[in-house]
Amino acid sequence: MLELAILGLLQEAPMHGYELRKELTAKLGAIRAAISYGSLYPTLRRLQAAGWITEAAETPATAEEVPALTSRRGRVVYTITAEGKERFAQLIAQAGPETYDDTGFGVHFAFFARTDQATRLRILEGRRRKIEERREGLRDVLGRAAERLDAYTLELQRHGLDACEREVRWLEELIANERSGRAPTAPKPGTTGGRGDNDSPPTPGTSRTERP
Amino acid sequence: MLELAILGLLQEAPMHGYELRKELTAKLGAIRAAISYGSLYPTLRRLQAAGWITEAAETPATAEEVPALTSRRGRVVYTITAEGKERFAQLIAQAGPETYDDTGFGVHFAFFARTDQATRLRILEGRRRKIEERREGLRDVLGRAAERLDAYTLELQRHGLDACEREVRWLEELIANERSGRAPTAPKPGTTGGRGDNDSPPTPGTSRTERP
DNA sequence: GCCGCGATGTATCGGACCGATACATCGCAC
DNA sequence: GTGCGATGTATCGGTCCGATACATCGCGGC
Repeated sequence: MLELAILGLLQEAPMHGYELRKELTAKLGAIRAAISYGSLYPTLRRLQAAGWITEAAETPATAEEVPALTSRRGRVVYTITAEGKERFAQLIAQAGPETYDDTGFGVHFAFFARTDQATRLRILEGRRRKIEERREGLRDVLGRAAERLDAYTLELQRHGLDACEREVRWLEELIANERSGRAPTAPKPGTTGGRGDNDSPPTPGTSRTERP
Repeated sequence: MLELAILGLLQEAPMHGYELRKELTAKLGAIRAAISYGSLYPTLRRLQAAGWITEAAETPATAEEVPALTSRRGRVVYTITAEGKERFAQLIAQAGPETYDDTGFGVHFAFFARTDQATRLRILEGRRRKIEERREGLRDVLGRAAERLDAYTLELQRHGLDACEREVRWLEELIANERSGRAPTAPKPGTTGGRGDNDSPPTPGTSRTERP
């Protein structure tokens, strides 16, 4: 997963490790905590050994330009190679079981802007299926094994079940949007048609989550 | 985390590995997928080496004969020891940073029935603080770095933000319940009467399953 | 009778990832 | 001039996962 994320980020710009971690945190902040350097640096080395990225020490020697406010010393800048871009495309397109778990799906989703529509649809539907299965499992436990469990455990399951139902609804909206060829997130009023006031339109354009 | 979960489950009954995994999955299904045997068995061995649990092979008493050519590998039943119970209590009470991440909090919460009220409150508040921080981070990204990110990434952040806000509200309810000395799953009971102080966990009798 | 087959059951191995830690430079406040 | 927090690179031990292997048991089908 880290490999995919690094390859994806380096396609936007070459970066050094520290920066990569910050961008990673910003992009994936919704699904996981900060990436550990204990994962980042070994992965970078692995990617470099495989030829997906190249390492270049920053040398501003010839430039007499004014150094920016931020000093640059001893940083190692990583750049993605052509093979790396190929690898990224391959990782994005091929969906294994890990594509649909929480982290895997999150990383894939974060790079949907670089993913073709058919793959996006496939991943969204696979994720929905997986969440539906988890939801059924929780319903089973809450229904069949409720008396074996204490009140706190049950409350935990209920909260998890609620989150599942919510995510399925979210995925449904995204899938509908994909099928209709629209971008995610509600197109703001004025861009599409003259709907001055959108409360709950029949078209799944407004992807705001509303609570029942 | 696995250590805590195993110790907690074995306090309810002695179990063998396969059973342990099933119970673990039932109890923690809301927060994580099934436990891998690649984690379970090494952890069991570690716990046994430390003396927290004991292992007893299920061998038929009539097997004083020469072991058959196909040496039957019986089930291995694990039982928690007195030291193990002590260890569990210690792990439950002491809260490190990992107590408040998704998995750690889930495991602690799942054993709230074996946790005293002060600790429950401390953990709930710690978790709330952590989620609030994550929420602020997401709001920052959505506010300040929105133009740097594509629509899909933004949608992911919004979904994450929504989940954070929802969890904070959930935690608020649980905290309020704890302070009032009630069991979880806030009902609107007429039973506000005599609250006998109980050092043991609140009687989890009211386990209605209705969605608010 | 017996054969496959899914559930039960124990176990290992390589790899991904994390948390703690170490170390070094820079800008800035005091 | 010194402390301190941000920047920056890097390693190590440990936890946990996914794949894999192998053995037994009950049961339905032929």
